Amino acid sequence: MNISQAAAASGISAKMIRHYEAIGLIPPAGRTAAGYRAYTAREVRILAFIRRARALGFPLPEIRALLALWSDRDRHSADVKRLAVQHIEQLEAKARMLTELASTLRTLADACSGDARPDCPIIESLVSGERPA
Amino acid sequence: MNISQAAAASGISAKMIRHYEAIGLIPPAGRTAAGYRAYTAREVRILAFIRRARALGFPLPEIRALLALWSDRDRHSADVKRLAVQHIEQLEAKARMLTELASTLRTLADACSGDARPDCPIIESLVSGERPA
DNA sequence: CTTGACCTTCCCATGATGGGAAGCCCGATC
DNA sequence: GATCGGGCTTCCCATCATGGGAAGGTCAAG
Repeated sequence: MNISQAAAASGISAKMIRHYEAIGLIPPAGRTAAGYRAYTAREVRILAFIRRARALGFPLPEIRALLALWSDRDRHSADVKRLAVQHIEQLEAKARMLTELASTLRTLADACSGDARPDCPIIESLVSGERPA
Repeated sequence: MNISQAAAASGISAKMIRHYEAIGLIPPAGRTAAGYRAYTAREVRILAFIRRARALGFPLPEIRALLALWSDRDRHSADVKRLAVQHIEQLEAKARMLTELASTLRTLADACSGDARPDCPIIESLVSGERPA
């Protein structure tokens, strides 16, 4: 299977497949006589695994660990769970931060008349650092 | 005022002040005879404005627009509000996405025994793409 | 045997930030 | 007035994950 077929089958772009190989996330693919990368169904499964982990928001370093756990027959599910829970906490922390920002800004926007006049609590807050009352 | 003093006064690192100048977010600072950048209180106020906008999660392109609106005496508060509301929606959309990811992953993690056995719904879901029942 | 689609590697860009090197400058101390 | 520590300058590189594009080799169909 050529790289573009592996890309279509796995949902990872050819560009990224090469990149993952370059950074050692996946082992180097076999090559045809002409130097084309050749992929097996097994390798496509690995790529799809990576795609699903990315879709769950795992960064590549953590995916590296997940791949290692996947291929480790003697893994402890506790190790996988710990990784996942840690990641969940990071996702939730980021979400909370964004929600807080949005709510702060929403308060400012609600106080802004949004008409043709120049006076605007949003700008004023950025200028002074104070929240309007 | 030297760049490090402007940095301390504005809360923006000297590194970033130079960067903002390089990308044209702020006009080039004046220079002393020796070539050192010199900052006035006015420029520090601009930098603090940028810092506060960043703290609210505005990306630099939007901050560019906010700076233009700030210095525009004939601005319409509606323009500021539109920018802010658009940004709020982006923040909320991102937050929703992260929350969803966390909740999906939480379901998987809850189903994982987290002990010494290798069986793990998290890994299985990444392998098959199916959520365990 | 040409043509078009594919493959290869290599470089560059994103967005915001930081690290670090090489070299110049300023002020204070001896 | 020489020296030294710290601050300033520019320039390059790194992050994280991804994509764009160029230059050149290869394959398959007409």
